[in-house]
Amino acid sequence: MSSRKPPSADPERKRDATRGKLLDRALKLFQKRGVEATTMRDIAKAAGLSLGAAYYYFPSKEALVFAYYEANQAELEEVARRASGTVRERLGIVFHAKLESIRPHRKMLSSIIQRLVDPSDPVGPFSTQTRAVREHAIGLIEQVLHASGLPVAVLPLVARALWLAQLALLLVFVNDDSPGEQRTHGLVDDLLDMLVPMLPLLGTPPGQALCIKIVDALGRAGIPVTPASLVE
Amino acid sequence: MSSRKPPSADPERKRDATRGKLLDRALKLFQKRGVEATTMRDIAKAAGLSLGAAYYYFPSKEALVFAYYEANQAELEEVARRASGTVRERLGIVFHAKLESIRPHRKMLSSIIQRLVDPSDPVGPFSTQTRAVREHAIGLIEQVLHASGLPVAVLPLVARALWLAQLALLLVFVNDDSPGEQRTHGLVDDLLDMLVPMLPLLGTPPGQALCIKIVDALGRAGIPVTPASLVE
DNA sequence: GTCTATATCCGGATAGAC
DNA sequence: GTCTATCCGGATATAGAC
Repeated sequence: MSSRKPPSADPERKRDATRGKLLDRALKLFQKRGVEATTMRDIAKAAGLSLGAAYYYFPSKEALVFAYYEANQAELEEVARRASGTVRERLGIVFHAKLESIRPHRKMLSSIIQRLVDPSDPVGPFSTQTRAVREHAIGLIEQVLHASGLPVAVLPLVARALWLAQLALLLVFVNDDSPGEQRTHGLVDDLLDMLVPMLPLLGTPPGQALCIKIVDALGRAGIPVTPASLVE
Repeated sequence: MSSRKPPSADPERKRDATRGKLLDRALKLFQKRGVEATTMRDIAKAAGLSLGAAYYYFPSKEALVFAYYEANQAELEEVARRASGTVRERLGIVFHAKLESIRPHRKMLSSIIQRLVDPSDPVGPFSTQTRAVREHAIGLIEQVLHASGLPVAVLPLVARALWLAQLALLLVFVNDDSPGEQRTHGLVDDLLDMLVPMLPLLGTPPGQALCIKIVDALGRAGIPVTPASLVE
């Protein structure tokens, strides 16, 4: 046990530092010029690395974008976990926080959203590589809804519906040129004010029956609405 | 008036023929190998042209995709115009026909449908470049709904909502591997059987009030729900 | 294991000659 | 209108420094 294992700490930190620097510079460039216009050569140069070294850490430009998404989702969950209040309030916090977390990177968001929905993946209508991140996002919403008193059977469907709504809101957000993106934030509140009061309707017998019909139809179409909140 | 204007007919036909051949070969290749994997060099060679000549007719690969959209939409409108029956039946005809019209090109569409959610992607359904085609498609649905007896004020909103539903159905369709894509066709009927009976609710005072609230909220968010059926 | 440097391939897009 | 030549950038591969 002379010098074999102990020195492992330092190189590992350096590795992470280099990786982090690369990601940081890439995001700055993405932000300034857009993803498309930023070249891997630019990124490598900005981080003081060679092109080959950059590819050593990130196998593609998209990998850099994807790394950002994971970091962003982690950051969001931190915020959301601390949310408290009514269901309406907590949903508001989650939705607004999502928008705010991506605000500095609106320009590159389109490339990120694009990778969320990749049906060309052999495994299913949605890609496996982004499945974890997506399920996390859905799980976050489902978790908040647990306090709504809705029957457990309808929660997965409602959570997925709200996630889709959030996706739509992101689309609006990246195209929002109003100051502070207030238009989209306003839309979030308008939407929640409309939807949340209607949620109890889904708890009634006819509401539940409707949900079951929808889940059945989706199931027959090959889109399972899993009770999957295996997150956290 | 010796030989200036008259001979214009022949060159023009040749131009169209070359253009058509290029588009035809491009679609065949898109279908066989996907859009991404098909190169402009492949397309040019398949049409017996040089790369530069291909770019003379179509300024980009995307332009070829646009041309397909337009041809497809035109074909669909022809079918839809002849539809008759109840609102439910006519919507069914339009939706099923849409699916059938893209059936031969499912592979091609699945290769680009991942760009669906990207508002900045010129090929996507939300871009300004595809606006004309999009408004036509929405107008088609709105036209059918006119026979529903719904107040005119809510029609544009409902038509747009149904168009979004149709978009989702396309997503399911291109990934449908059931024989004859029966799963998706079944989903179309399930969906319409659920939604159409609910439409009269939107004609009631509270239903109209809800619609107006939604349209207002969207308007404030910069998404005008125009009464736009300025098509036909 | 980390990184540089460089050469190469590929494909979208363009310029300019004919 | 058509071609050839070329640019540009993403991606890969490799040889070798440390």
